[in-house]
Amino acid sequence: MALDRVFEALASRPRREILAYLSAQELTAGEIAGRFAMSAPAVSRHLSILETAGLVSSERRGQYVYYRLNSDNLVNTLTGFAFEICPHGRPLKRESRQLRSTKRNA
Amino acid sequence: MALDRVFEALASRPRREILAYLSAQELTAGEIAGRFAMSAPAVSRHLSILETAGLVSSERRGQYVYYRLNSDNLVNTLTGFAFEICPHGRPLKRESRQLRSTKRNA
DNA sequence: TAAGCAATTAACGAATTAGTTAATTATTTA
DNA sequence: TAAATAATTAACTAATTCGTTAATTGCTTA
Repeated sequence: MALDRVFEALASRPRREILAYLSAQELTAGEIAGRFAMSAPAVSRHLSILETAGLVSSERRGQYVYYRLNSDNLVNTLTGFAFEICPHGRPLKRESRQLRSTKRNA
Repeated sequence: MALDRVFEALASRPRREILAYLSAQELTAGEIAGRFAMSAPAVSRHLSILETAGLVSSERRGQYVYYRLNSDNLVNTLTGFAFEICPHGRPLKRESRQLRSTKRNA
């Protein structure tokens, strides 16, 4: 099930940090690894888990492998799940209104 | 960190199923356990993890312990995280618009 | 082609998770 | 008070996760 892999992927602080890094720009595996204390192979495993979950995509360009965030999938999965669990949630609607009001900040 | 506990709690299919059960109505620990193949102590541990994460609340009434969903916390945490990672996400805004259009279904 | 850098895969060990059954605590009621 | 039911905690085991270092693969360039 896709949800299983997404939530498993998100259940790790370093993996969530990787997503945050990638939200600003695409980065190579090495650039990502450079931001963590752990070894490059460990980061590579985290990237693989994120990619299997569909949260990031990778593309090799020459010697480097670039990673970028699949923000559509992340957002759709999380809001879809929240809505499934709480279809009548007032908080979600409040949040939605806030989001609507922040029209063009990107 | 609160996020850690929330995402760890959500990284388990039985725990997500418990949340779905509780989205419809509050239930006793025994009623919840009755819907799973696993033992009551195992379900009790899952409930404890969900409660520590702030996703459910419990209240003892006589012999029984009733559990209910903290939908505010679930929804706010997930949408807050999604927005933090993807502040410019079009998908979230689309979802928000959909939610706004489903005015009073609860 | 050989050397060098980037990245992943392989092999392994420590720590955590998820389940089990047995024991304990809390409450009700005969 | 004693027995019965609901729920949790304790103690334990099997399986998984997360990190390490070593080896391998892919690409570039001297």
